[in-house]
Amino acid sequence: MTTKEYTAEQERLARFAKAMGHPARIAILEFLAAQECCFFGDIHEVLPISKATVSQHLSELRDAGLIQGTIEPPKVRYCINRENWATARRLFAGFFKENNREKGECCP
Amino acid sequence: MTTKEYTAEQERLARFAKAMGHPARIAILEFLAAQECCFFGDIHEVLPISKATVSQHLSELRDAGLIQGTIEPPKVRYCINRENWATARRLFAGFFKENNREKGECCP
DNA sequence: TTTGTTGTTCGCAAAATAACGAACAATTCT
DNA sequence: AGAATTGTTCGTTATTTTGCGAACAACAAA
Repeated sequence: MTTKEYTAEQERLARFAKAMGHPARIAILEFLAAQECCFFGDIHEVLPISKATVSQHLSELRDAGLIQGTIEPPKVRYCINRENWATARRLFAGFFKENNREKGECCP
Repeated sequence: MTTKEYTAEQERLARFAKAMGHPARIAILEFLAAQECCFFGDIHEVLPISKATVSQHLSELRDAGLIQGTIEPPKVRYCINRENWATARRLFAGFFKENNREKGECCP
């Protein structure tokens, strides 16, 4: 009861989900996914929060691996991290897969 | 820049994602999705955390609408909330849909 | 060199999360 | 009535999250 840990997949899925657990970060990801990529300023323009806060949200998304940023003086270009994005999609799809549920409503 | 809010869909998706943002809650959801439903004790048995903490995680999943619990003295039966579960699946699927991205790697 | 532009980082504060043991509530069993 | 079983709730502690303004850093332009 003390050392039962979680599987690596559960940890990874939770990590991605956590990163997506704020409307601002959802908005950022949608924006980036649609634009392929863009600059910090473009993202900030679209959000109702200060640039400091935007920067923090971007950091969290980067730490979670969902996006990546490259300095392009004097700007910073952000893009979706396609590789991890695909991993996330796969994990979520698997999670919501039509389940091994049988007939009845509830177990006896 | 001050009153730009998030869309209802973004808020809902973020709400679901946030609820899924912890490995224990992922484990609970996977367990319930596989079993159709079961008692509190069955869930607690599978997790490496105290019953008080399990109860809290279950509350959060219930508040997010992903599960539902019914008292069945002296036990409590928990099930996936199929309706909201389907909504979540739809929202996540839409989110990860193959994107409106065109040719090039990055915008100019 | 001075000025601008563009983002990040640094405090800081308030709120939310995560976790636990102990106490409590509800119901069944003896 | 008294004991046992099953979860929830309470009180507490530690950590994380969210948010902002102000200060800072890096480079381009004047």
